[in-house]
Amino acid sequence: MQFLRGKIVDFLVSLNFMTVRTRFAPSPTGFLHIGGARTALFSWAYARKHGGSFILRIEDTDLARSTPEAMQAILDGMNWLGLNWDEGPIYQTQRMDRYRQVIQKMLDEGTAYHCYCSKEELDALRERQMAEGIKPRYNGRWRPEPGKTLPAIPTGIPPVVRFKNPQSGTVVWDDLVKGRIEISNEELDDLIIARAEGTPTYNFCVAVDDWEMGITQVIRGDDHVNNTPRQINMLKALGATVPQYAHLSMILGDDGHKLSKRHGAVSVTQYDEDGYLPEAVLNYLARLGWSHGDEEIFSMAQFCEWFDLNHITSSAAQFNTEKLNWLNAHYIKHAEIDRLVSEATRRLAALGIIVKAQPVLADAINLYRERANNLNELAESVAYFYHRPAPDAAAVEKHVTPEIMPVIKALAGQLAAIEWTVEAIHAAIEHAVTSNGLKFPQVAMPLRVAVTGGTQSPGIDAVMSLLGKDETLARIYGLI
RNA sequence: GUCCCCAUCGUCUAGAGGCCUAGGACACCUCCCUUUCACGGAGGCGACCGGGGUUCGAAUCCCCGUGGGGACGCCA
Repeated sequence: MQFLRGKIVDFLVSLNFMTVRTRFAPSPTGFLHIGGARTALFSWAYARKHGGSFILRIEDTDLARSTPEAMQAILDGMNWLGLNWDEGPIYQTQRMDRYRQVIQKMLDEGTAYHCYCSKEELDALRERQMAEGIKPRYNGRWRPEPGKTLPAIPTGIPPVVRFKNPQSGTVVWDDLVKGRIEISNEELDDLIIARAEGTPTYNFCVAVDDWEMGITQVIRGDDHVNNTPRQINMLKALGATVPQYAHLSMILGDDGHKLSKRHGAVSVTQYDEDGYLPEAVLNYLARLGWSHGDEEIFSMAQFCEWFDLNHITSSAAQFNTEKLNWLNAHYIKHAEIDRLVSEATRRLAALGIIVKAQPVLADAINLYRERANNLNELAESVAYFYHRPAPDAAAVEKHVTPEIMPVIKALAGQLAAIEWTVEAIHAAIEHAVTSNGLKFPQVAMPLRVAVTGGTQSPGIDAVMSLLGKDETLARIYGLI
């Protein structure tokens, strides 16, 4: 069934009966986290795939909680990921006049009404209903009905405006991800669309905006499933076209729990700081809840071409840092060298290490790019080329033994005399190994400790060659 | 409590009634490569939540359980 629905949508779109317009509508009350980023990504990809428009709308009607910093953080996140929008950002706070007009119109037409219940009354009502085990809902006290006498309007109390939700029947929509969803109007109540001080509320603004911005597919988190019937009812009351809805399941943290401030809900820009390439994060996110057969690694261009709503999973997905790391390592291996150089330079500077002209950073990176999981690791691993390391004590103890000292001393003397190439260095080490009846690591390891400070590195001959003869010998003599 | 949603290896997933002895990827294990660590290569371990139906045939469709999640604001 769902397959069929998807096909019908694709068909209509292909015939240009529908020009796709999607939106991403964050509220600027915090940074752009991984869940929001995926919602934005899918919405963006859908528009790109169908040659439509992707709109960025800022839902900032909660004046108290919206901040310019959060706004900037969201923009930074979108930009880092490269999710470009065609229209916006459109701020809801700048559309207040329009919302007021619509509210007045609804009041005039009788699809909305004033309610004079106080917050205290409402709280008490809710508590009572919860205690009785029924769903907390507005009791319709001020809802006008034919033949009904309303209470006397109290003086000095500014009223809220409520939407007059249908009391019977059901709201049905064919969710592009979850299939048909049907909710009885009896489950709904008359929601507040304008606060006592006059500002409009979320569900109302969303309905008006989705309508007036001509949104064709609302792609959003499935925590909005419960808002959908309310929005559809308002849309119908306004005589608006109801868009299609696609509700994405949530992303769980690495531990299987809901993402929260304590559980992995960090800004996407934190991934930049942590050394991830945006294309790795994007590729990972794309694969979280969506698939194209067995494809795992693909570009955003490829993703936009393949993306469809009927291959989205309807179940929640657990975030897996290991797999993200694997993708990141992949993209580091295949990145342009210039890009890695600038990333490493920036990250080394943050460590207080200034990159010198020699050794050439690009060469150092090429030695390490296949073994780095992230850009910070990559930067740290080449740091010793520019900053003489303090050899690891345990490594010295283990590998720089009294027995091997004479061999290393003799080798150092020979190294001083050779032409400084990988091959010549290798030959010198090999000679020290064979002429003393040793195994290669017995000679290579002390050198590695002296030169890199640790026990793990690429081929020691290549490392020494790149480091340069003088510095290499200085480090060896520093240890023996 | 009420309503809604969800359920395939540890994790992300393929799966559109017969291509399923359930495929791929991450992780893990073994071996190979090797100059340490990685990379790479070859193998391996490992799943259809339970119970009923429908059907010649069910991971797939239906029902009931169970488990998980979400929503119930003058927040968004």
